[in-house]
Amino acid sequence: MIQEPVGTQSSSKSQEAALIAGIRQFNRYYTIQLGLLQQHVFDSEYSLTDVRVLYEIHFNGKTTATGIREALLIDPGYLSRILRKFEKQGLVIKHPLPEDGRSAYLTLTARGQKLMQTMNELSDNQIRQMLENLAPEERAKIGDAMRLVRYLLKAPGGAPGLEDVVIRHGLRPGDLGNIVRLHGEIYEKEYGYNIEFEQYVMETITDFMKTYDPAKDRVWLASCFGEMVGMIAIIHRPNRKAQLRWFLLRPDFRGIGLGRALMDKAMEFCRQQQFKEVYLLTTNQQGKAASIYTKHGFVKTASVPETVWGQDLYEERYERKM
Amino acid sequence: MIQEPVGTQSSSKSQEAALIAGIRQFNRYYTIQLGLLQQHVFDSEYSLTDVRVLYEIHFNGKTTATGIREALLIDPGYLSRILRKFEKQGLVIKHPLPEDGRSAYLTLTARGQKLMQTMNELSDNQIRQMLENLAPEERAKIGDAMRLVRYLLKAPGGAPGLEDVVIRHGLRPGDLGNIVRLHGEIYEKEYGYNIEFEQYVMETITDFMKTYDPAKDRVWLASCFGEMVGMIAIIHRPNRKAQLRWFLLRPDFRGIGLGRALMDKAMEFCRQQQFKEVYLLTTNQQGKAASIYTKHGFVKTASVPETVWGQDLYEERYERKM
DNA sequence: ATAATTTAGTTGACAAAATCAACTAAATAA
DNA sequence: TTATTTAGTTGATTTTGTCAACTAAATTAT
Repeated sequence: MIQEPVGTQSSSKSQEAALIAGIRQFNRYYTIQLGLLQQHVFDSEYSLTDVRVLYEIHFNGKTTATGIREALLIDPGYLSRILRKFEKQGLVIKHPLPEDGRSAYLTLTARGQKLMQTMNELSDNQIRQMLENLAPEERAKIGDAMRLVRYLLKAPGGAPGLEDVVIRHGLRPGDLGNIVRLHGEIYEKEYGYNIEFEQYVMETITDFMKTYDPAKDRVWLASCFGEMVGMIAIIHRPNRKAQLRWFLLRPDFRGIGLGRALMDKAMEFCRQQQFKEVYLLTTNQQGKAASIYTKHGFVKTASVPETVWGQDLYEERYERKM
Repeated sequence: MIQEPVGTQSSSKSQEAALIAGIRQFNRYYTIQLGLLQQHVFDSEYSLTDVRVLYEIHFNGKTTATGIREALLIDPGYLSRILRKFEKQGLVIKHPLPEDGRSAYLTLTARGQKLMQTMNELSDNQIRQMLENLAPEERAKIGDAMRLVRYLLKAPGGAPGLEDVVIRHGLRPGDLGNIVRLHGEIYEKEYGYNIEFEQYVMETITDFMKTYDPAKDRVWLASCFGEMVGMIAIIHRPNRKAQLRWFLLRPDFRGIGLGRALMDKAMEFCRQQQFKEVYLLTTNQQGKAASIYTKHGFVKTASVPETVWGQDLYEERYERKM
């Protein structure tokens, strides 16, 4: 157990060494786990290279030999022979290209597709077996962790988009703390606010919970890879008014339409509830958010100078008629 | 983007399919990333199997051929030849066993160790290259994610122990929310408390923050794989007394000595601060925690029946003279 | 338009990696 | 003492992968 007092940190060099050692340990373990070091895949008559070639044809629809060669970085002569074997076995068909007499598209025959399907099922079963002793939430954690790794390593197509984000509403145990945490972390990073701000957010949530009515109030939470990445809330107020609060996106999830998606949900809810007016309070520091507000029909109605969190700023009020 | 209203869930079957597809996607990406599909490791004259054998000898200290064969699942004849090659190249030495004339311990020569070191450096560099475009916190996330996967898949030696846990004290932005979250999640899971309990925890923290004095109060946070897994706090009270609060461990981190480690830190702090008495408030529901309290010299001094969080229970007070 | 060059893929010769079965010698069990 | 098992070796062979020389179509240069 490492004792790491606040402010102190082990040297970044030894930190890096530990990280690398951890990754290598993972690699060793995981490659064995996957059976990647066996030469015959799933005890079939096909080698790993065979299967990779088949998979490439299956996955890429129409490819030429060169396409496979470039994707898998294998010797053209070797590939040529593999393809001839597949052709002989009735797994693959060559369709000569009209525009290039040297090349041919490759497609799987029905038999090839069936083989591919069997392989896929075996692969799925292998993974299922790997997961079988895990609780559902542990499985979810593994899935999230792998997606996160792939995304961070900039896997092709791995960048998180709106399609990776899950939005839900309603409050479950753990949500309140998570909302507070995200505010604390983001505002520290972006504006240098200290822990007093997080404390303030906690108080606003405590206030909110005292009058929380699931029928009239709603909190939406957006998460990705199991991490909370954004939120928005609508709170009913007297005289058919409502307040928009806790609109926040993690910086790396801005610009993908998530803010708009959250705001749309909030506004739709306001219409359903037949609120006449929605208002929100912010500061001039949150400049970028302001443009989202105005884009969604909010108008600045007040701007009052104030000193909070050790910062001189203007508290602003935005309103929107529904 | 998936809309997942509270209470509704996509079928567990399609959920599983998505999880498996995600894992396979990770596997495909990661095997390429690692260059596992190349036959010669790091453009050296050694094959992947060669390197695995070398690594096994290096890592396991003293092994016999059978030990390697069983660990790597390779043909004994093949291994025999590989070992002879290594011996001829002066990488490995056989030390005949006195107690068994058939076998021999295998050790690396200085040259073999040097080769191993070079390989390790190349492997480290490969990983370093993989990480080079990442921010420090992203690197940490990858390390955490991989350790989590390994742990969840029950990798040998992957179960988290006290040595995987980092304890720090002091409050940073994000901590307050995290403390609240963990309380909300654990108490829901273990005792079925609803979100009102989380709200209550938030209020206790708000109260605490109003009088928080880093010199007299202290909060310790334990985390593992980047996740908060436990905590404890000492709060100064009038008359040289102190209150112990928020002593909580994630269930999967109990029984490894973490509770004791946290309690030790708390008690040591109390001695340093020269508090005369430490007390804590709990309920009879938290039975297991009680035994930790008594083990650390706390004595039950009060037990009052109460109805909170929709539960009939006894509020208990424990005290310890310092 | 023709020649030179490049590209896509094939083939032969080989080397390396891995497997299988038959074997030896030491250790253990009957 | 004999039979059986275990640890490791060796020979024969297959599978897998590499390299270089080749053909034919496509592209570029002259």
